[in-house]
Amino acid sequence: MNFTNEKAIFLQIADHFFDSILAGKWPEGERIPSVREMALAMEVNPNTIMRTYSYLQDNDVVFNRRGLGYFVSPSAKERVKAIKRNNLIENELPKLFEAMRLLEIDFEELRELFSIHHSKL
Amino acid sequence: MNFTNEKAIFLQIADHFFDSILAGKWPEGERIPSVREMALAMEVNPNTIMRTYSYLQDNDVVFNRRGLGYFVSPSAKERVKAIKRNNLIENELPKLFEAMRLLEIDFEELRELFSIHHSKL
Amino acid sequence: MNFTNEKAIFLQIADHFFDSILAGKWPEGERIPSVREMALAMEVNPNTIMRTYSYLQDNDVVFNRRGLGYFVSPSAKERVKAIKRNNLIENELPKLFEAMRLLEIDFEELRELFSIHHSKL
Amino acid sequence: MNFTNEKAIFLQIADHFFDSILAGKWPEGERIPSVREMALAMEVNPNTIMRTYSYLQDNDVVFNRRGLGYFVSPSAKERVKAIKRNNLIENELPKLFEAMRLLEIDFEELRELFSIHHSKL
DNA sequence: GTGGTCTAGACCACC
DNA sequence: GTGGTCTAGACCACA
Repeated sequence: MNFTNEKAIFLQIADHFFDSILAGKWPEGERIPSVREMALAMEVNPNTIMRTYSYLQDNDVVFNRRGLGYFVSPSAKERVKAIKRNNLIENELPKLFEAMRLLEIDFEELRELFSIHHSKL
Repeated sequence: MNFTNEKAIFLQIADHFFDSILAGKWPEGERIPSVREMALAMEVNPNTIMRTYSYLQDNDVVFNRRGLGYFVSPSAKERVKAIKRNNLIENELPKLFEAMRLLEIDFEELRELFSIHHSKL
Repeated sequence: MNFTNEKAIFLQIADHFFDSILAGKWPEGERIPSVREMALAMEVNPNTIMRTYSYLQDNDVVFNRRGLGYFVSPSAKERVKAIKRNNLIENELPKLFEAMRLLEIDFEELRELFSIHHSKL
Repeated sequence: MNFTNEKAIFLQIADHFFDSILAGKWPEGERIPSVREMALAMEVNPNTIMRTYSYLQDNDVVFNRRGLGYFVSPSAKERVKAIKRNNLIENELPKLFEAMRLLEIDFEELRELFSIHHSKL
């Protein structure tokens, strides 16, 4: 996997999980790869994965059973959706709208850009 | 001024300048505060302001006259607008649209949030 | 059975035995379930039960007869009581009293909490 | 400093801070030692201190200012008191009272042990 | 096998 | 100087 330098690797891996969960991979209750397996797969130090998993656990997206591994939380998908959705609405959209106002971009222009984006998919 | 820990302080101050310039404060050619004044006002280390000013200069938003200080560039406003607009369209909007797709937020909902945002102003 | 992650599972199961013995279930001399039965009942790896039983044996609460199984020791109840009582007085109470001092909880308040606890039973 | 093996070192150091804050050292707003200083003082790896400080920050007992260090939160003392007090009343005391019941220790005996503890100070 | 903690030492951005 | 992240490698308790 390729990582940016703009964001901590352990967070990029966490985002990777968030996205996978949102996309419907990882059914609830499923065991995620062990710390060591993941470290090998991502070509990253086990400590870094450990940090990702702790972070996911703090956010109630996975839980841990002693000696067995980490498992996707029930309702993980809803949790992720809620976290991201909330962040979008509370933080990112207000910034966007404010920027649009200052840059004199109106909503019609946004609609066009939106169409262009989707036609590329 | 209050700073977040998520972004470098010198960049937060630069954004502050960008916004002020966009908002029409700072007529072209006007002298901006000296590094020391600004550092005092922002309760920040002068090195940090120095970094902000260098950054603004790199982006042709201010220019420097030895011994006199920093001055707002002619067409600074247009420069800022172009920089921000480009960044918005190339980087931020595609991310936003992708996030909307995953979170199942459609364009109608975005329009509503947009209205709510503007009714609060 | 539900386990917490804060304490080793084999110790949680051991505590379960301690409590049952104190509460008067498990007459002295009675055979306790086989390792396999217990593992099934607790939904736990047999190794884990094995560890519990060894631990109980080390504390003279059960004894083992080859080929027959594990049996509750004579005077198991008194043993458990002594172990727990000693642990309480030597380790837990001093910690509690020290915590009370720092948190400015006096003995009167403790008495009230004690009453509340018992009124709930 | 001497550490137990029963509990993670980074948590023992965190407890050390909790206790110091409760005891009234560390006025609010005061800067705590830098990660490196603390690591030297405690004869421990800087990473370990880093973990302690992150933990304290997660619990709103300290906050961080970029490049300057960690500072005791306003109301840190009340936060610590509330955390510990709540934990005592909700978790530890019920366990204690239940143990007392099973071990047939009555409240008078507790009072005696309490007196003995305090006469030792 | 699993996770969890720790050390040693490096590199980075930022103040 | 400050914190923050990462690697490499070790050791431990637990299932």
